[in-house]
Amino acid sequence: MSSVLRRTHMCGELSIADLNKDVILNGWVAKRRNLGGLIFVDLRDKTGIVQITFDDKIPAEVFEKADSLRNEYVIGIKGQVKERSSKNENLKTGEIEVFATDLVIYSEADTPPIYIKDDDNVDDNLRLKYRYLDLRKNKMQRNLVFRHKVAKVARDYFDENGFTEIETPMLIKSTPEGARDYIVPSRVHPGSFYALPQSPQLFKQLLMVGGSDRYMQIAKCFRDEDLRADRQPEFTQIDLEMSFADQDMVIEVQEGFLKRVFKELMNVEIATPLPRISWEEAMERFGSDKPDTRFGFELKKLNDKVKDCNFKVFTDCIIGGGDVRGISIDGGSDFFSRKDIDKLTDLSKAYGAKGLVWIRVLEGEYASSVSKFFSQEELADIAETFGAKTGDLILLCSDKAKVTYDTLGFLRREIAKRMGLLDDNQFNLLWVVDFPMFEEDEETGRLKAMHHPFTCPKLDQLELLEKSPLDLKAEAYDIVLNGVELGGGSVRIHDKKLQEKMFKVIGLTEEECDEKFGFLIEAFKYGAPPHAGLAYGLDRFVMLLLGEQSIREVIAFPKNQGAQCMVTSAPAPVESTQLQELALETVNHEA
RNA sequence: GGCCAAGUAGUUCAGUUGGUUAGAAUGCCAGCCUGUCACGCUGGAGGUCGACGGUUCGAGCCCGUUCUUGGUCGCCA
Repeated sequence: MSSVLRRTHMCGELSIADLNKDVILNGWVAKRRNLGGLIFVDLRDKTGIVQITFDDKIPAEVFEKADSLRNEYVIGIKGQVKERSSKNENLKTGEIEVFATDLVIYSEADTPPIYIKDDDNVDDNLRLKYRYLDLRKNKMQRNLVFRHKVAKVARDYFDENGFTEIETPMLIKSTPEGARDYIVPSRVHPGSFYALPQSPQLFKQLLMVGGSDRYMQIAKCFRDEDLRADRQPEFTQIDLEMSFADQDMVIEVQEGFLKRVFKELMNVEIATPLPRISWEEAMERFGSDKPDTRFGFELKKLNDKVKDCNFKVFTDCIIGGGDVRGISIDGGSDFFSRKDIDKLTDLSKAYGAKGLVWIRVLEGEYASSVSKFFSQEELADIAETFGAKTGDLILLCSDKAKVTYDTLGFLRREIAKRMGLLDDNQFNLLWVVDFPMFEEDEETGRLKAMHHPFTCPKLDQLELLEKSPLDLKAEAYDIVLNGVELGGGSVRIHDKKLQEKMFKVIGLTEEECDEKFGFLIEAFKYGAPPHAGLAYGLDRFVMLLLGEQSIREVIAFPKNQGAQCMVTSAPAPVESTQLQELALETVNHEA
């Protein structure tokens, strides 16, 4: 075993300023180019790649060793930095190369099963299985370093603003409200279980009662739900809570944070205060509570225009309490063929739409899938609502309000994507405020809190709480970036009586209340400050800043869609003795 | 749980109407090569066509079942 060479520089950081320096580098062989009497090696570490040159002026045994190098061998070299006669424009270190005088091979390596280069195109699962190779890519190292920097800015900024990072427990009580919990059996109390936290929500509120005043935590959270490109079973929040704060105070502090992240890490100036729009306006204009405002195609409601038309689908829908809404796509008529529109209609069905009506605005006339039912004048009237001009395409959807929002909200995103209107370098941040307090559970028909039941309702509307709860708005707010929910928060209830009433409205009995959240109610008896907070999805935030399509690109060891760790093969069966200690039945998988 | 897509060499993919020994690129191995950087040239190895069953004289291709993966809807207070 050779001893380790003490490194003087990182590969990617060498430059023309280091000319003629004697250097020692350690890293992986990214590529070797053997020209016979001359060998080039691209040496890689987390900072990048630099070219090492072996020529015939070095001892024969060193050259022979260089001749034996293969990709991913781990080596150390001594050498001298020289200027290149012809630069490599594609390489940050392309102006220089290092002429090696000595070489140590720390480890040989088999041919890797995946390519280790940024622009590879390997199957996701294979990347995850060999994640330790995947992570060697400069892109992955950059992503992890960038993520670290976002976390660091968060810690620095909130520290400077009086926040204290406090850890909250990972083994907590299960609350069946909300997402499904990961369950952990207790050995000491057979038959009883902990849950892993979906968020530190209740503990951070208790910290406020406990006088911590301003709390932050970069917190791991767990939800046992199905995965998506932007959803992992374990993920990280930047979690925050402030005492003696209202919505405006939270927003003000957060805008300072966002400004700083964008300035320091993206070199982008964010104009504050950020726009705020109400939940209702977001739904009505964009069909989404997390609108992407980088492009237009805003929704319009057409009930008044079409309530007396001859198209029974529309009139029946309106009579039945539904809505007719649409969007107009600038230049969409030329861009989308009849077949494209059929395809979009098909995709819309996932959102509950039974069909789409299209109107093409042509030179001096209107073509439409429903031209049988509408006169040219009526179509012109609809087109005017959208301010549509020649070449535009209008898509209409009639259904329950929610279906029209979901469908058209999806269509405007999808169409913008297909037309190439999504600019990754544009960052449209906005606050969505005035969320409804409750929504109806589709299955049970019961009321449930849209945010969570600790959210404070608008106090000037409190009479709606029992009279007409669905009309009651909450002191809840989401921060949205380019159509993605970056974070959300609310002013919390700090009044025992109001909290009890809230639990009652969502259908918890007094006993359930006491059993599940009694500790919170009790805490509020002993002097709770008004408090409010917010949590960011750190993974999503980093993903968006880096322009990545999946949060897996910014997590070192993510799970695959089946929630498995491909490196370690978790989850896996455990020894029956382990189960016996927990007084759990042995599960026989052979059966 | 539903819908959509994919599964062929280490990797990324092609494979016509079902027809001889399943191809390409890249990677890998060997030889040659002193200015390459996607090095080049010559040669070579490398395949359970995801699995099972069916139709057929004959299946990578058609049919059925199933498994795996990705995206998405439901779900995610």
